[in-house]
Amino acid sequence: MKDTVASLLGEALAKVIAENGADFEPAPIQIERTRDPAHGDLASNVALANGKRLGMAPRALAEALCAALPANGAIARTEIAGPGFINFFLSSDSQGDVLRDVLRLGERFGHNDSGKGHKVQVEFVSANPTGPLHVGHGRGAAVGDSLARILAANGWDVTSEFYYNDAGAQINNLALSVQARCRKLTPEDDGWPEDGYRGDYIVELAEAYLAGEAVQASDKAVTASANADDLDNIRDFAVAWLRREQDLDLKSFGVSFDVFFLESSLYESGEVEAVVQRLIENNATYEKDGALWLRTTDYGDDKDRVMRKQDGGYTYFLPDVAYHLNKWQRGFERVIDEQGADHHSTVTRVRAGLQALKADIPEGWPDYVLHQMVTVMRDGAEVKLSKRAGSYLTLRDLINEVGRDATRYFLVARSPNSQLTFDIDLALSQSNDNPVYYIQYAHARVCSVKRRLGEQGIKVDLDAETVSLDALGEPQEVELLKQLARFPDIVSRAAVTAEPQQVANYLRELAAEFHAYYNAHKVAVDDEDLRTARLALSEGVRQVLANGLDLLGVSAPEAM
RNA sequence: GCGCCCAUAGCUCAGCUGGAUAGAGCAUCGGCCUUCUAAGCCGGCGGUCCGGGGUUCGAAUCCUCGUGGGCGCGCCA
Repeated sequence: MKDTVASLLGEALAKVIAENGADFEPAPIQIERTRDPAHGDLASNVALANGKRLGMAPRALAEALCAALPANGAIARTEIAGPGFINFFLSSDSQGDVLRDVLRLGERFGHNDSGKGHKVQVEFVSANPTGPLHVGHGRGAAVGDSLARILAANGWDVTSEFYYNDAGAQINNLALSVQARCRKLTPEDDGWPEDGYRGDYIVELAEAYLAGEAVQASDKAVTASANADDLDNIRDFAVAWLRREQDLDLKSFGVSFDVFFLESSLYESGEVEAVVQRLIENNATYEKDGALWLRTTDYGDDKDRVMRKQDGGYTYFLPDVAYHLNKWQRGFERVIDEQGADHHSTVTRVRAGLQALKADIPEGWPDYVLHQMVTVMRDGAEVKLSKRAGSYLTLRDLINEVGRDATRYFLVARSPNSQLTFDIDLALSQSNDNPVYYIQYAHARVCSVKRRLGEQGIKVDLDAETVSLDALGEPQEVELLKQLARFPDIVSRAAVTAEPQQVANYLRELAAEFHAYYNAHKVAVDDEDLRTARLALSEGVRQVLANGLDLLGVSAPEAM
């Protein structure tokens, strides 16, 4: 509808420009939905934006444009308002068409094919298997998974990926910690590894190992030899065991991955070494102090970075560059890396490394979505997370306490750029102040109405093409239709800007309008035409709520 | 010191990419359940949109300089 009005207005503008003998490239036509119904359904600022260049007062130009506007059945009338806005009042038929679209398209309403099946990868969580997932990982999981769902709804071919390191110093540290525990040591004892891990899970891990357990994770299977001297076996077992724990948490969170990618595979395949050679050949490196440096300052970094250490090992960012080259070579037109903001310095470095490869990778590639810290509140006080003591609130604890839906909603409903306070008491409260129940309740209410009507033998499955919507005329009904019409824009914009919180905010507004409508007007009235029309509207709201909640990975219950 | 993020009602946050009179919830005060789910609705109170400049017909929104808070500045990952 917006597009239709925009093109009509474009025609009118071209005509007026020609009539005035002017010749310039007009400012792009902007059409927006109005906030105030008194301003019509759609409004445009073209007259304000172009008045000066045409030498016309904005209101005069607006009048000329309205006169030059081609006739169209969808537009009932236009008005000129304020400093020169053109307000469009749409015909009731064209508003009802939106509802027909919802009913006809069902769970596909709001989806589009702007991604054209092109490949996009969303990498998120990517936690190294050295401990349980915590709340920060939860934020990454909620945001990343929603992004993947939103991109898929926009017609992209989405791959969700989890990258981790199953070798290296931290994993070795993990293995040594488990080994120490197998030998009955505790973190307080002298023989405990320096900077060893000390959570309760180390105890569980050691017990499972000594019991000779067989572990099956989504991407690994290992059987413990129960031999406390076999560090290699302990390492493999510990990684598989923790990966399995992560799998369980992610599954209960409704999050799944298409690919688990191992950092070690980049060494085994020679891709890391190839990247080093290529950077040297491109004269992007130099030797200093016995180390090999990359000139990242050539690409906006504030200092050059060591890529090969004095001891001959590589720093972490080299496999990162190799990993991203690998992504590029897999044909991902768009890559979104979702990470904690404490890793933000990696952004410049990885992009610099990719540019230095001279592999025709676009400068701003890949995209990053960095989420800020999460603090958890309970009983009005912050829940302190102490990694050193090994005591911290895990994602599993949170899901067990407040449930999957509330946890996901709260973690995805804020801009990732803002710090997030997760209030456990709020997430648990079953009331108005808890948006997730508020939205789900609106959905359940419609289901309840349909159930009741069905019990009375009234037909509740409506035909999108033939159902009569003429009886809809209450201001709240018109507002709800307009609200439904926004959903496709929201889905589209959420994908372009990589902001899943837009879906969450929209759903809250839609639910609020529906609750108000529900309290003011009854669906199950005797007048059949009115009842059917209101049922159709309610069903449309239910469908959009369900579609939106699905994009957030939150369930849409039929009863509460 | 340098870089990134944030700042809107007492509190938690929206504000649809620069539009018309800045909006919700909580808290507080007052109403609505013999009628489709009160996990709901209606109304009252509540604002220096952190501050100063600038761009613009128009700024909470863009630019700039500050202030305050968070995070990061390893040959750790």
